[in-house]
Amino acid sequence: MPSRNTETVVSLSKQMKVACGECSLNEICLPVGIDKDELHRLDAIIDRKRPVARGEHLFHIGDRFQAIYAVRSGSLKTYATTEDGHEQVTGFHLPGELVGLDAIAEDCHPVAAKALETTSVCEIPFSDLESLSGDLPGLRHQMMRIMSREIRDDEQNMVILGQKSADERLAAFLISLSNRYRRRGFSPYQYNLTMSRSDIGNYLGLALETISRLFTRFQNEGLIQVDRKHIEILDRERLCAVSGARCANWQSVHN
Amino acid sequence: MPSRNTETVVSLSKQMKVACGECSLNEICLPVGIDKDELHRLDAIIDRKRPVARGEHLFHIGDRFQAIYAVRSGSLKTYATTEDGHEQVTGFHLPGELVGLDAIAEDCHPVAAKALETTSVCEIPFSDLESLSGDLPGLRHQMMRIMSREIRDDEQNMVILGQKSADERLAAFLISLSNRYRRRGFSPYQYNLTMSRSDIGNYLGLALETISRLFTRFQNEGLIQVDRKHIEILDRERLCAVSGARCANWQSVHN
DNA sequence: CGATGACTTGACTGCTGTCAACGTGCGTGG
DNA sequence: CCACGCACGTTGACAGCAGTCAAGTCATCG
Repeated sequence: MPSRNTETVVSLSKQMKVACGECSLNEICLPVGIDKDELHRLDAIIDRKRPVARGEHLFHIGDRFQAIYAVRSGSLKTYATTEDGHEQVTGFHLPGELVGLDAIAEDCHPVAAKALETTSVCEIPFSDLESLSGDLPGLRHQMMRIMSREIRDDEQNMVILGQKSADERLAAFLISLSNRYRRRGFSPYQYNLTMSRSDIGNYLGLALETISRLFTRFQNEGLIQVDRKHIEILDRERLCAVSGARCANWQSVHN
Repeated sequence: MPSRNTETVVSLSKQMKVACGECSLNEICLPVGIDKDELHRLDAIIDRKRPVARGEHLFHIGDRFQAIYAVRSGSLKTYATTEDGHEQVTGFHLPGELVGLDAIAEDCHPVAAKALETTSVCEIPFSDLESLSGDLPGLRHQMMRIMSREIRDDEQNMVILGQKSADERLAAFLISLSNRYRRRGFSPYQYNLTMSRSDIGNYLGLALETISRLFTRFQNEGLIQVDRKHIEILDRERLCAVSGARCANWQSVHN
């Protein structure tokens, strides 16, 4: 059945080559604020790569910086390593988010990016992006906004790592994920964790055993329902209260 | 003596109005990578304000975002507050560094900036900066680099807060300051802390008592000499080793 | 000279890390 | 289909680092 094969290829290709204008993420991704009739210029420089399998790297620490990446589907973690080989997770990245922005300054990647599940990304060559941003004020502004938000979120993380207790950290993390999923049209009340307990603990500056214990305790307290990777938030109000943050109003980290 | 008065005013005014081309910081500040003959265009939008006294704010949390600021002399701290009123110091800022970059995304300041000593800054209205960066590719690139470096440094801070012990944190902090002073032409072996023990502890996620104890211990171990605000680094090698970072080669955080 | 704020030092407590054993689900291969 | 191995996750016991509380010292300034 040659026609069927061809169709499959076309369909895959179509799926992979969704232009920004048709992408469901264009309300939260790079194209925000760019005129419809100029969007094709951004499209033209973007390379839609084949999906990255779970466990594979998008780039490694020290890799030459050439492009930033927008997550299209799936999820990634970025992590740095200390000289004694330890790993520090610096972030988890959901569809619509950009990775690699920390590499611009030194022209090489200070962190690695690893797929937590099958993940597809848009590759945006930085030199092209930079020259294009000379022509498109909207693109310039959006780049600034995205980088600024990243700085703000990192400051927020400093607050969490600097003075929150273990409970507060995990609660804040769960609420933050909830908000980010909601922003993408998914339920804010239940989602699947794509990262391991160990990754969460590492990210939050806690031992993985602590994460495990807290999941159990939060469940006993009726805050959440945990089943392996699946999280259901039963009492969002109270979970917010535990996190010690002003997030009851749906506005929060990573909104 | 009217003439003397006038002279004083002129001299102060001259001091305050140093153009970027004559500023000793132009190798590390915003003008990096901008053509000499285009620098006047940047100069034109910059407002050199009167100095901010110790303890005064440059901006408060929630203030409308209108400009970013470059520190010309003195130093600042930026801090966020949690809803229970606690303060989290998010950074210390030395001459040549930009503050306010985290406010672009939401159009309001998520942190406050307070002078640690008498401090003068250059105010750079953001809308002007943004439109000017449409004309000057060099300015665009430098803005990206500066924001990228801020993101990278914040990631580095996550590593410190996430998995370093108290000793390692303080050692890394002292080395980082040393590197930053060196970059500005000051001695990397001795400098004055412009912030309190409490600020340092808060920034590093430690109690101020812990900072105090560590200063004493580092001194007993012959790593540093402390006299009130004055720090002398006696054994840089070993201090680096304590920090657990690859910083013996003078390259490091905040280079 | 006293008041004030910043810093130091000590005693004690407790949160969270570490170590260790055990349980559970999933994929692989027989 | 089942057995096995392995990675991941859970739970318990214990210990240590750093926080908290409290008292005391020191410098600076009015």
